[in-house]
Amino acid sequence: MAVTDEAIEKIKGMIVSGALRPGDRLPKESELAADLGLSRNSLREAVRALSLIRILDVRQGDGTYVTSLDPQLLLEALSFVVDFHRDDTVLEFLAVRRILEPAATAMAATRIDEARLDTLAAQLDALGAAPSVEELVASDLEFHRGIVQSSGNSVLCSLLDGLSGPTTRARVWRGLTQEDAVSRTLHEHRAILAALRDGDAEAARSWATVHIASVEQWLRSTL
Amino acid sequence: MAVTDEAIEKIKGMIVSGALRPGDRLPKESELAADLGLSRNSLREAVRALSLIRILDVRQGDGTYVTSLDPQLLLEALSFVVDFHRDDTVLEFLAVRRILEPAATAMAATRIDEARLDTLAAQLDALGAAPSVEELVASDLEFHRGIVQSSGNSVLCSLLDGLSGPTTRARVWRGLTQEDAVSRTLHEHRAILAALRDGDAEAARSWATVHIASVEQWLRSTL
DNA sequence: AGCGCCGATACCTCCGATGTATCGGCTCAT
DNA sequence: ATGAGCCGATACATCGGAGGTATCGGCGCT
Repeated sequence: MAVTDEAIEKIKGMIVSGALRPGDRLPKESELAADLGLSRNSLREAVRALSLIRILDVRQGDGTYVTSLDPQLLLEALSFVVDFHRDDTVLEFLAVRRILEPAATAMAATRIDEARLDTLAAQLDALGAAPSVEELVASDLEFHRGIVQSSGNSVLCSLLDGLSGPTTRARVWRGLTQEDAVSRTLHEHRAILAALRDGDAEAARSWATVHIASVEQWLRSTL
Repeated sequence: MAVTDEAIEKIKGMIVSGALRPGDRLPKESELAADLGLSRNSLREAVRALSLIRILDVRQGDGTYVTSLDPQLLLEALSFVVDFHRDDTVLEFLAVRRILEPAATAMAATRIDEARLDTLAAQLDALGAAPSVEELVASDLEFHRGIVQSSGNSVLCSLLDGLSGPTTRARVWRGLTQEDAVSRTLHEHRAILAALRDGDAEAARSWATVHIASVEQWLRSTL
């Protein structure tokens, strides 16, 4: 195994074992390189790799730190990976989202608070009746993100965040080519919000399923 | 933005735009570095980072290639990320798995073929009635992986693969501390297999839910 | 035709030097 | 005494070059 890969494993080990805790600062490059028995250049490759997936946070002139290791932060790297997939596998990502999103919405139904509900409602109101496609998609992302955050599961939340990226493109295409997509989306959002306000988990789940399935169905018929 | 980060973005761009396709070979280090306007050292950091998340595959003495970009390959990086999480968030990972696995099992029920069913059955038979905890957990992983592969969704499959890692530890602890866990697991596996053979998606889903929920419940009561 | 040697190629690792951003203490004016 | 601003120490950023090693493919031998 290459020295850089060893270094990655060792740094990972130091974090997993608890020798390095979230927020801790690593020894400076030259010291750490000496400790691990490699050159600064090779160590930098390891640090850069870990920094790409948000394990480490390097700040020039300051030092290198272990991130908070929040699931949210780490799974953020997922969206980077997902970016590499285009049309061919977008259906598979969408299918996974179709499984997770309704479940998350149902979970949110029993624990969402008034403040969040009001925020979501205000958000939908602010959008108006005839938004542009871009506005709608942005609002759509925010709406679902707000709900999923109320599921109380940060892993679930980050995962859906990552999966939403590729399907966003699909939604844009859809908005551009399907006339009633806008009004239908607005209607479905209202329905989901109403179900959440009622604390009706099953209704919320069903509306979320319908919401995603309609995108999926359109996409399937298009490709 | 740092030159290395720019390089990462540029390489990513070349792949996403189609200028570089899966399996393609990149220009050699020195040329690519010159093209992108940075030093070989800095370029190497970018390449190493992309290689960690399986976007690139570097082979000493040969060259650097774009990987197949299979969802399976890319999501493999997920397990690396997941490794950084310990007890505190394992419940959240398990909760997500509890959502996905039953859905995947249900999907498999309608499309699994005879050969796969026979393989799974043989696998369960080979385990015997009183396996060691390690054997059981290994068999458990294989069993579920085999089923999820039959769901026909490689993204779903990889995701569950990644999520299974952290929960594996939990299963080991459980096997060590809970007497009837072994026999119960074996029984549940048989039930899932029977449901799959019947093509009964709902029964398969339910058994899978029960299967995971029992681990989750035990874990919740322990922490 | 098949096997093995060998050189070209490309990545691997390291070193040392210079550039640059950040932080914290110190100075000076208010 | 207090605050702003200067400035040096620190640590990461970037670079170019040198020597090492693994791989591939052509060439010659059997």
